[in-house]
Amino acid sequence: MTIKEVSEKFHISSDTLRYYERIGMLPPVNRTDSGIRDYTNEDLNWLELILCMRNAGLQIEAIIEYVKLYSMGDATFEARLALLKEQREKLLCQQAQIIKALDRLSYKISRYEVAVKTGSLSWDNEKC
Amino acid sequence: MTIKEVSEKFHISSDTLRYYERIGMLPPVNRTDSGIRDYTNEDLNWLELILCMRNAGLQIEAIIEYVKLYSMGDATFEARLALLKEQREKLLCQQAQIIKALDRLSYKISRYEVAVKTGSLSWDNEKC
DNA sequence: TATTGACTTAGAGTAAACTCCAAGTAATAT
DNA sequence: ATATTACTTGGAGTTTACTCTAAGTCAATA
Repeated sequence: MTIKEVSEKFHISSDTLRYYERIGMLPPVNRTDSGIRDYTNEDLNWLELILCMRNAGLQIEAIIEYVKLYSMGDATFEARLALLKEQREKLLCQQAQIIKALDRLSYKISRYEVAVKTGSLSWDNEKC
Repeated sequence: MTIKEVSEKFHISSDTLRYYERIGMLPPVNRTDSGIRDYTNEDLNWLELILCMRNAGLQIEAIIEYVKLYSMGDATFEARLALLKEQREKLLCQQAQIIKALDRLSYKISRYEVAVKTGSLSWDNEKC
C-alpha cells in the first residue's frame, strides 16, 4: 500500500506518516526498489493501534517507547506491561477530568436552555 | 487574595495566572493602589471553572470566547448555550476515544500479565 | 538604611506535535 | 519524448499553551 492510500484510509497526512516513521513511533516501513514506501498489513496494524492511542491523548514519547521495547523482543514483556499500566492510569485520570467537566457543562446547558426561553438566567451559587 | 496564594491554592504558576488574564481567559482581576492583583471570590470561581475545563482538554480559545460572551451580558445567552453544547460534543468524542483506548490497553495488559508469568505472549490477531 | 523578596509589564523562549518547503528522483499519461 | 504527478529527504515553520527573562516598582525585614 502506498503512502497516499494509507493516508486516505486513516485520514492522516502523508507528512504525518513520514513524521511518525522518522521519529520511531511507527516501525520502519518497507520500500520498493526505488525507495518508495510500501506499507504491509502489519504496518497498518501498528498504525491503527498508534492512532487509537494518539486519539485518546497518549503522548508520542510513550508510544515510541513501546515500539522500541517491542522491537527488542521477549525480554521486554515486563517493561511493556509497566508502560501500558502507566498509560492506562493516565487515561483513567483524563477520563475522570472529562466526566467532571461534562457534569458541569450539562448543568450549565440546562440552565441556559431555560435562560434562552425565559430571558433570564436563574440564580446560581457560582455565577460565571 | 494575592497571586501567590491563588497560585498555591490551585497548583498553577503565577506566570500562568497572569497569562490567563492577559489573553482574556480570566476576566480582569482587581488591583491594589500599587497595581498588585487582589483576587476576589468571583475570580476564584471563574478560575475554578476554567481549570476544570482546561483539565478536561477544552481549548483556551473556547474558554476565552465564553468569557467574552459572558461579559457582554444577557443578549448572549443563546451564543453561550451554543458554545457550551459544542464543547460538550467535543468532550463526548474525546471520552469515546479514551474508552476505546482503555479497552485496548486493558486487553493488552491482561495478555502481558500472562506473558510475564509464562514467558511467552499468547497469539493475537493484531500482534503489535 | 540597605537589601531581600514579591510584584509588575512586555516580550522572548520552549515543548509537543505536526505541517510545510525546497530540491531532487521516479513513475505514468499523452 | 515530454509533461505531470507522486514520491523522497532534510530542514524550516507553525500552533497551542505555557514558561522564562529583563527591567523596573514596591513592601518588609536585618
